[in-house]
Amino acid sequence: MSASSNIPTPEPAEDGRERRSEETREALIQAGVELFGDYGVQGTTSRMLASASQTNIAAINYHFGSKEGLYLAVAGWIAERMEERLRGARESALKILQEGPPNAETAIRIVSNVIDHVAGLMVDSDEVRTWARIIVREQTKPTLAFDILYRERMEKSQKNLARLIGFAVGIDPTSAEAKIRAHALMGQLLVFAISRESLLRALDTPKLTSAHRHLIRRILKRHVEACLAVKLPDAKPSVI
Amino acid sequence: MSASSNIPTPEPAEDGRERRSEETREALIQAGVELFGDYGVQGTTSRMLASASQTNIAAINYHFGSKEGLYLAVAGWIAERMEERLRGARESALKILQEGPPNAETAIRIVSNVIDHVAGLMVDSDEVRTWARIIVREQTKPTLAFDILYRERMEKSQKNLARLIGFAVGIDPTSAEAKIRAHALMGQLLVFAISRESLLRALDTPKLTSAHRHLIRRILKRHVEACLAVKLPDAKPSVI
DNA sequence: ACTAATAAAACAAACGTTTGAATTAAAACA
DNA sequence: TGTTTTAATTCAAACGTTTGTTTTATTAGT
Repeated sequence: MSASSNIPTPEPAEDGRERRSEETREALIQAGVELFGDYGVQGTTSRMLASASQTNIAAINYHFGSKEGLYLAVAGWIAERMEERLRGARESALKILQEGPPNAETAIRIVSNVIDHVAGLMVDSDEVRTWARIIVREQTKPTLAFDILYRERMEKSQKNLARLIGFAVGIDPTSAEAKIRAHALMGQLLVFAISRESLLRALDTPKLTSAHRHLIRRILKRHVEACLAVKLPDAKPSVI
Repeated sequence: MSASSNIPTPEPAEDGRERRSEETREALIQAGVELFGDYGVQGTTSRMLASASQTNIAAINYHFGSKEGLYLAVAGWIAERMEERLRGARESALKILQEGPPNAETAIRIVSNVIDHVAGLMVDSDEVRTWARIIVREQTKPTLAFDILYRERMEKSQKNLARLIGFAVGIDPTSAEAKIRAHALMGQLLVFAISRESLLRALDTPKLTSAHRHLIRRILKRHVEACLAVKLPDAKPSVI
């Protein structure tokens, strides 16, 4: 498309070296998302990455400096894709908020919708659950990648959710209570992404049916709404 | 103490070889609990295990056959200790159940107590959170150790909780709904053990204060009670 | 032709495991 | 009881393999 132009076109490069190079990087990152999530950084070997991405061992160091460098790139890639996946729910929620502070009823409805959207990702999307493996590894033992994931994505999500919960429950969105409540509610969703194997064994099924998934989302929705209706008794309304 | 006796005493061995051998095994398992949780099986080297346990590299293979063998022994050890930690709460709950099926109010009180007990472990006990790292690793990518952890401990806990939830909500304890609800409620607790770093950053504190821990448990207690009060509307009361 | 990118081969370092000698508590014997 | 024999355990050294990375050569777009 840009062949007739004589400008250097450092950006897209429809075909040629730059294109091929970008394809290699993308293939390595894709392999990294899968393998790092399954086997961890140390458990994933350079040869596994090269084989899965159908590239050469040397490509890892050529494009990312080191295996660790590829891992950090994978973390950044996941942060970006999470951003995309959550954008819709976040923007529609923020749009309502811009019309002024919502009443409790409206706030609960927004939270319920946002949570249901996230629940859908955790329950239905194999891709998101693959990302979740890496995120959970970083949660239990943070490395440099945790900073990337936290600062680029999780911090904002956490703050937005705490803000909504503040409106819904009628408490300070920056209070410890709002933050802890947000944490607890997210846990109720996360467990369906990370403890999938326990759930499958409990339900005695090799994989979730669509009926299962539907039931999970119904339960989560009602649980979250019930939690948001809870008001903590007077004593220490927002400790620390 | 048993020196004057001439029976072989193959069991206790107050002092001597058997004692020393047992100490070595215990030291290796302790090192394994810490290191496997932090770095995973592949990420933990034989030399790290030998150094942390103040033993020799060869001791791993001598006592457990291989590094993998030690890992499985660690999984079994964790399952046993979890059993001990949960015994009190479980027995007091089962005692009440033996007096006949409880009414919903009683069942909710029992669940609330059990959950609060578990929440205490997740929030307060550094030891339990260390175990949780290994358990979570197995959840995201099950290995042979998952079978040990699941069959020896998690399956029973899951069934007991689902049973209680059945009484509390008034549904079949073996239904998918009861199992999924148990899963969701446990997730609300688990997240405080595994996503500790996110929580600390959100609360902007290097470590949880006792006020934080108290608040977390109050919130979880109220959340769980609120969730148990939820009844799913008619359609598909116990699908699958 | 030049150069960015890929591929193959080679590297030292670190890996899990094995070996064999040094210990040392217990059993056997005197 | 005192001594020797036996066997379980510990330890240092070494094993062959695999690791992440680097080097060198080849390919292919500009």
